[in-house]
Formats: sequence, C-alpha cells, structure tokens
Amino acid sequence: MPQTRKKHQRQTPGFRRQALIDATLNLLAEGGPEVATVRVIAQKAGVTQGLIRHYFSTKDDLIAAAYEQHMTQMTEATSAVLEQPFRSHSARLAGFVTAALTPPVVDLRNVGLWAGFLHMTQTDSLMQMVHARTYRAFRDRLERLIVVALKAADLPHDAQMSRRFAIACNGVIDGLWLEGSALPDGFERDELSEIGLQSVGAIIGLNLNKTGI
Amino acid sequence: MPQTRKKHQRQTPGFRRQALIDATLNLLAEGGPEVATVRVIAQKAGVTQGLIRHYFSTKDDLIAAAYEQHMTQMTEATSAVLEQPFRSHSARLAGFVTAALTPPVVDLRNVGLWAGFLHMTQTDSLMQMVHARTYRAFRDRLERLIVVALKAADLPHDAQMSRRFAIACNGVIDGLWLEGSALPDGFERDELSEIGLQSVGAIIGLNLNKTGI
DNA sequence: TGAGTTATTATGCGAACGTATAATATTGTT
DNA sequence: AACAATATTATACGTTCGCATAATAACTCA
Repeated sequence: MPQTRKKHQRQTPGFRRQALIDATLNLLAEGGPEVATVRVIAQKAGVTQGLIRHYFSTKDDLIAAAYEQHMTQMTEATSAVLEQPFRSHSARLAGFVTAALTPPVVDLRNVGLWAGFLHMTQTDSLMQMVHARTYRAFRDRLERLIVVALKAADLPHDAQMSRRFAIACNGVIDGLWLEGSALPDGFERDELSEIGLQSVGAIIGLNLNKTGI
Repeated sequence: MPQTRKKHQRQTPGFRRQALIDATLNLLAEGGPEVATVRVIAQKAGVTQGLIRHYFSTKDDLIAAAYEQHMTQMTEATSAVLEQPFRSHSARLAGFVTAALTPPVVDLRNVGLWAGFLHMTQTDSLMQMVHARTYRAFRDRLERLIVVALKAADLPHDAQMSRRFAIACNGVIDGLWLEGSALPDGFERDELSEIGLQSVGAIIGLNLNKTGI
C-alpha cells in the first residue's frame, strides 16, 4: 500500500485513446498477442491498467480499433505518392508499385502486425469483413491505375482482362512486400521495387522501368 | 474425486505424439493461439493434459514440432506433382505453379496456420530461421525449374536474371496463394492458377498456358 | 476560491493458464 | 500368475489474465 499516489496529468480522451492504440500496435508488432496484455499495454502507454476500461469497453474493442488504424495507415502510406504529379499514367502506376515495395511500407513491423491480424480474421467475422474490404479497396485502386495506363498506351483493356491483371499485379505486390518485409536482409536496395516494376510491366504488357517511362 | 478412473489403452509414443501434433495444428488453424491451450489440445487428442508433458518438455516444444510438420507437409504437397512425367520442362514448371495455386495447397486452414506461424517468427529466432530456410528452399526449387525451362527454350538465363525471376515468380505465387486461401469465394474455379501461369509466363518470357505447352 | 466533474490510480476477484507431482491402470516379461 | 516398467490419469500449485470497483487526484467553471 503505497503512501504516495502516482502523479499524473489529465489528458484529452483523444490523446489517451491514441496512446493506448499506439502501445497496442507496438506490442502486437514486437511481442505478439501473448505480450500485449492489458497491464503491459497500459504500462507502455504510461497509464495504469484501469484506464483502459475507461476508454474501451473491452480489450477486444481496443484490438479492433488498433486493427482499423493500422490498415488505414498502411493504405494511406501506399497511396500518398499518388498525390504528386507524374509525367504519364504509366509513371503514375509505377510510382504506386514502387511505393508499395519500398520503406516505410515495406517494414518488419508492418508485416508482423499484418500477419497477426490476418490470423485473427480466421475466427472473427468482423475482422474477416475488414480484411475483404481492405483487400478489395487496394486491388480496385490498382485496377483503375492499370486501366488508365493501358488506355493511354492504346492497349486493349476489357473487363475480364483488367480484373485478372489487377489480381495478378496485386498478388505479385503482396508477395514481394511480404518477402521483403519478413526477410529484410534477403534483398538488395531497390531490388524489390525493380522486380515489382518489371513483373507488373510484364504481366500487363507495359514497360514500367524508369528508362521506359 | 471420481470413483472410476478413465479407461484407456496404451499407445506407441509415435502415435500419441502425432495425435498431439495434429490436435495442435487443428486448434491453431481453427481457433488461434488462445484456443490452443494444453487442456484443449489434450482433449482433442483424446488424452488428459498431463500426457503432453510426458511427450514434450514444454508447450513451446509441441508448437515447434507442429510448425515443422506443417511446413514440411506444405512443401511436399506442392512438390508432389513433380514426380509425375511431363511433356516438356515448361509443362513441368507449369505443373508446379498450378499445384501451388490449387487445392489442397490453397486452403483456408493452411493460410491460417501460415499466418499464425509467420507471426511467431517475429519474436522467436528459431522460428525465424525455419521461415528463412523454408522460403529459400521453395524459391530455389522454383529457380531450378525456371532455369531448366529457359534453357530448353533457348532463352538467356544468367545468374542475376534467374535470381530475380525466381523472386518475382515466388512473389506472385505467394500473393495469389494467400489471396485465394484467405478469400476462397473471391475467385472462380481455376482462375487463380490461370492467372498464376499467365503471370509467371509473362515474367520469364515463356507461354505456360495449356494451349502453349 | 470552492464545489463539482471525471480522469486516473490502486486494489481486489474469479477464472484459466502452464507446469509439477503423486496415484493408478495397462502392458510386456518370466 | 506375479512383477516390473511406464503410459496415463488425477490433482494441486503458483502465476497471470481480463475485468470490476472504490478511492483519490486533477481540472473546470460558477
């Protein structure tokens, strides 16, 4: 029974919520679910564990909030490059592919979180829906970029072909991102993005390398 | 305190070990780590929990054994197709790609286990090594198939090109396998393997579709 | 400045976890 | 048929988990 109570400052609900979500993501990424207990999460966030139930009705609530934030941030980090101007639609597609296969999107922490959440989707139907929605959002964005690039190059682009191109390109991006993130020492600098550009270009029939744009 | 003790039959150590490993894999695939407790594992295996410590020094020991068996079985399931005769080296490569993108390799259970184990590799260095070794084994096998197919088609195949082709093709296979397993209703029958054949063919410059072999 | 609000801490509770150990049933051997 | 060996069960132990609740410190505003 401590004679002196811990000193603390009041913070806004948004601040504490964010601190708890960040602590949860960091712990899930570094130590996995068995480390991300409410006590450790609270400690990492600089509060005591009772505060978690003050902001989240249950621990699963906190996990879900962290999942949503992580996926949103991943998508935004990849798409951010699209806001800058490009010389051509091919270059725009190439920029998107490169961003997906380059840090900070390619990151050991990201793949760790991603794997953990993917595992959760197996049992949680809500997580399943989030996964399906996130996957389709990314793939559809990729498909639009592909279609525009094909149009600009006067190449054919019917619906089925576009769909399959998007599935294939999304697959190669996912696979390369995964390997590059999980084995950071297995590839040379820019090797992954170069392979990605060459492969996506080969699949859809466009030269996406820097010299070709 | 039960008056009657549970009836049981003695089994060989191999039988019990296998039953415990199978129960662990099934539980990890279906319910995740929080479900795969020693008590539930023992129950699924038809024994009481004390027997686990009779065959495995610790629970992590059991998990590691299950991980090793799962990876071995996945690799064997994909490579099994190589033991049958093919008309050409291109057809052999195509058969390998098709096997990797078709049930039973493409399976919700497999991707669930895979995601869980991948997550464990983040914190366990032993698991990390197993992951790296397994990945390289699969990719090297794929690279050999690619090189032989390129040779047979009188196409160039220097070392760096072969390496990059293998990385790219392994990436597209991984990505498609992942998407097809996690979203089983998202693709039509044979769509994934067709996309995989077309993409791998486009990447290495060979026509791998059935009509082209 | 002082009363009210609530963010935050401190502490407790029941359940389940992994592990340890003693008791017992089953089997092979002679 | 009795005995030795061990596979298997049954039970207990200490820890930690998520969750609940009461006490208190920090801030707001009349």
